[in-house]
Amino acid sequence: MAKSEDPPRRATLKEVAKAAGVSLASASYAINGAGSVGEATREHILKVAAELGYRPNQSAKAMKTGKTGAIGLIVPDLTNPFFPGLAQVVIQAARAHGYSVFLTDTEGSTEEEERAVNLMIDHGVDGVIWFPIADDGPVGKLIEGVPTVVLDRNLPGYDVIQADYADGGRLAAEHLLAAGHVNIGVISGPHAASSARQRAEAAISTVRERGNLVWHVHNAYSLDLEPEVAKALDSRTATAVITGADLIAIGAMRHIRGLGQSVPDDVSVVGFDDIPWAQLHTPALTTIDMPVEDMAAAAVEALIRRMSARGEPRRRVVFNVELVSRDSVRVLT
Amino acid sequence: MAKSEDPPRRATLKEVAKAAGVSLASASYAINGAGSVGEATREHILKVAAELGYRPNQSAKAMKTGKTGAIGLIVPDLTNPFFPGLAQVVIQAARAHGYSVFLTDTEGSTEEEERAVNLMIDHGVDGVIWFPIADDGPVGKLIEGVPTVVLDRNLPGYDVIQADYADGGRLAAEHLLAAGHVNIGVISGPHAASSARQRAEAAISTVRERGNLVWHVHNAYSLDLEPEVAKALDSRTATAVITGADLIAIGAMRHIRGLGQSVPDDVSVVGFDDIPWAQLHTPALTTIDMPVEDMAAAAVEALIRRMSARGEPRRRVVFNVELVSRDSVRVLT
DNA sequence: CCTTCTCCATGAAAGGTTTCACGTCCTGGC
DNA sequence: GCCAGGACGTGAAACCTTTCATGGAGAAGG
Repeated sequence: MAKSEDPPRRATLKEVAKAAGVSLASASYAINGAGSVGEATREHILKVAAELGYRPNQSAKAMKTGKTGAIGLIVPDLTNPFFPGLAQVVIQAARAHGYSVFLTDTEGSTEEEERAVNLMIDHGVDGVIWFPIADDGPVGKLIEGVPTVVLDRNLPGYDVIQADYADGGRLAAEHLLAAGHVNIGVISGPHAASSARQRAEAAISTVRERGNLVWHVHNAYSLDLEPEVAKALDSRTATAVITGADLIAIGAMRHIRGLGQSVPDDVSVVGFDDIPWAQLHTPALTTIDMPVEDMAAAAVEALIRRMSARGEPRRRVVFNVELVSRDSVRVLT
Repeated sequence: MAKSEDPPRRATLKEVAKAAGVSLASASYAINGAGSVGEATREHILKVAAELGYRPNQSAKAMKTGKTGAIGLIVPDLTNPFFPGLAQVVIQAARAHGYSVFLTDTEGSTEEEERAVNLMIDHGVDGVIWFPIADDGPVGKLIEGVPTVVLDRNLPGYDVIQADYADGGRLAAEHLLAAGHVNIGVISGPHAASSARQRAEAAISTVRERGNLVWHVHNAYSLDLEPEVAKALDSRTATAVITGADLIAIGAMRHIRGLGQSVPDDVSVVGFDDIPWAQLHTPALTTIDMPVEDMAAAAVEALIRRMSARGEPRRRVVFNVELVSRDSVRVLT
């Protein structure tokens, strides 16, 4: 620290009141703009407070009011490029409403998720925005009592913000079919996530209608492919692959290239999410764009609403997705 | 919310004490493992507390002790892929020590930075880890009074965690020179950041010794290139480019490709930071690796130390960097 | 001139915890 | 059998704020 004088004590409201020659109550009212204080007095108090560099002690305030002015944001994995953009918007939107955000990263484990939630509740957040790892996290019950909005999963009882995953899956499949692909493989996200299942199911049923589903495997939301996924790719039976996430798509493209094949010449790939990497990748990835920023902002809005009106019926907001066509899909002639 | 019964009130310590038939003081001691409580009583109290689902009210605790158990992490821009990894490690390390972290993203503006810091101080963080945008942020004085460790910049008076930027710049330049490049351009990061200057200066002086510095321009830490940078690249006078960050390098490679040139055949590029994208990019980017995770962990360690021993002399830790050679540099024969 | 408001201002309680200072009881030493 | 001292427990203050209930003074109306 710059100075070693240990306690650069902050002025307390009592001190402000004394310095201003008014009562504690008046000082409080003046500073919070509540209660009834004469115009002149208020200004005087404010001036004195400013001089003393008064900063309200949030802990004390929180204790009285029960509101901490903090919200929690729980995401699975910050290094998944899907999340930073989300977090950024949440943080900004929250700040615009005067809230700070506790961010926590659960690193893909349900126990971490539970610990994270507990820590947050203990620290006294006013509300939580939660992007769950799986549908059945033990956390469902834990969050009881704290206003919560859930992203991505349609957890019963919570306010929910989602994208139209089924439509995304369908779009991806149709795009491939329209390009003349017949033998299509699907690498979907983890079984445990309903959003991943929805993407996959819609894609699969669309493929089945007019094409041929050659395989369907699962992979974590990661660049690294699991053995069964690698094996599926190794079989070279599909001319096109639908993936449950851009990260998986990129991992798959790497693997395909490792096989000596080319994307999109030999195999076409479509992703999901439209993370920033998607367009930077070579070839640029055709993918399903979700309006993450809008969703994040909506989550904050929903949380703010919920925090002030706890009784309201839950809401579920579903955002539209759209296919963005780039270079990873080959049109068969 | 799952239930609409408004207040699922949490048990208070007083209630625990009463239910256990002991005094408030004993209950407090038992739960905090301090003071003197008989083994039997302690266990009994703990049991009762568990039954009642007692969770200490952190606001009250914070008010008494002055410690909130929260730390703040201030980074410039979460969407810059350099930061999520850093944040993740900080969050984890902090949690391992029982701290929650307020994360805030200053979006590159110094005013935001100031607001963010104020909000954090008001919320009562016990300490702050700060990755400043510029050397002259107005924040230098603001943080006074809150234990703070600064990342990346050597701000006087603070505990500092850095990487050996000068060495990185030198390494990059030497790598290029060793590969036979002579006409070398430098795109460094923003003027305002001393770390960017150090990288550039070392690179430039090394280039000057044994090669030819054809131009030197600046760019924000972003994929988007500023006009003067584009102009420099357009001049096609350099066979190799040293950049102040991987993000800039990727932006530059895009631009170079747009010129109809190839990386590395026509122009070699070296980055700085070794962000996750670097190895995914085609061509994979040769860059300077900083041990971000270690630095993040060190920052938390340093902060913890500082929070418990405010008087200690400041420390500055400098991490070594190393060049990781990939495919974006051509060896001239 | 007196009553009745309204407007300002204040004292004091409350909120949940930690911790100091003190008291009681039992143990062990002589 | 007494006393010193340790172990265990307790009451109460303090932390800083919000907010309720109350009081006084001045203005307006009769």
